[in-house]
Amino acid sequence: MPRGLLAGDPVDVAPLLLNKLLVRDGRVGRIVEVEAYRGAEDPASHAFRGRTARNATMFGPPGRLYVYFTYGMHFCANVVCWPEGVAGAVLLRALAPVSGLDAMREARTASWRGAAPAGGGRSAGGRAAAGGVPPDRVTTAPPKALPDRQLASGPARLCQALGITRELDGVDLLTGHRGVRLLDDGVAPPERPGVSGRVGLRLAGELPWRWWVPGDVNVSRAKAQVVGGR
DNA sequence: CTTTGGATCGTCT
DNA sequence: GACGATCCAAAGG
Repeated sequence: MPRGLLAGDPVDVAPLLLNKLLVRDGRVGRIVEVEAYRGAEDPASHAFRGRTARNATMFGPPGRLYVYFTYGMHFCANVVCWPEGVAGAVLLRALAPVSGLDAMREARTASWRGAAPAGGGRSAGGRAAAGGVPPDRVTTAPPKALPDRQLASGPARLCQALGITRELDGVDLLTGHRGVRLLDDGVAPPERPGVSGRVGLRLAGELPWRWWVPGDVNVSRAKAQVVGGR
């Protein structure tokens, strides 16, 4: 993974990251879905309105990991692009698990055991105990183990599976510090990746800046997959 | 199968 | 004070 490659426009870099490996300690996943965010030129980018404490990493050198926290409970991971001083990034949206599947599953299901029944709060859905549910209900494992295809098939899921939190914001993905690394094992990106608009955006969602590996079962939101052209 | 609503809190207005 | 680059389960067809 030459750093110079990552210094380019996120729209150019993003599809090139398909089929690269993301490594976190013993856990390895192959990148199968990405989105580009073009900083100051992109209304949907966290950096559109300039530098803040939260998005500072996006303004740093390329090849670093930008991690943000959202929806009060989820983390998402990006590869920083463009030269230092210019904000831009590629959001990693899905991985195909390669190794360390047990650790990924454990990380993804730990909240079932960890979730203590909240005192007064009631909840209709989710894993918190609803009123009247016995305590042992939340201390047991989920009814079924998560299928492999759901371990890292989403931007927040992959962070949970690999244990990526805001503590890892800013680490260099090319040197492997803190156990996080981007690796090229020789598998080329798809010649003809799937392309669509980005997911979950209020602004600029129609721009075709989402790419995935065609046919991969780990890609999120399969229904949104529409390959342009022929 | 699709749709809907709740969870939950850091960040910026 | 409002709102997410989301996920999950329950409800509805």
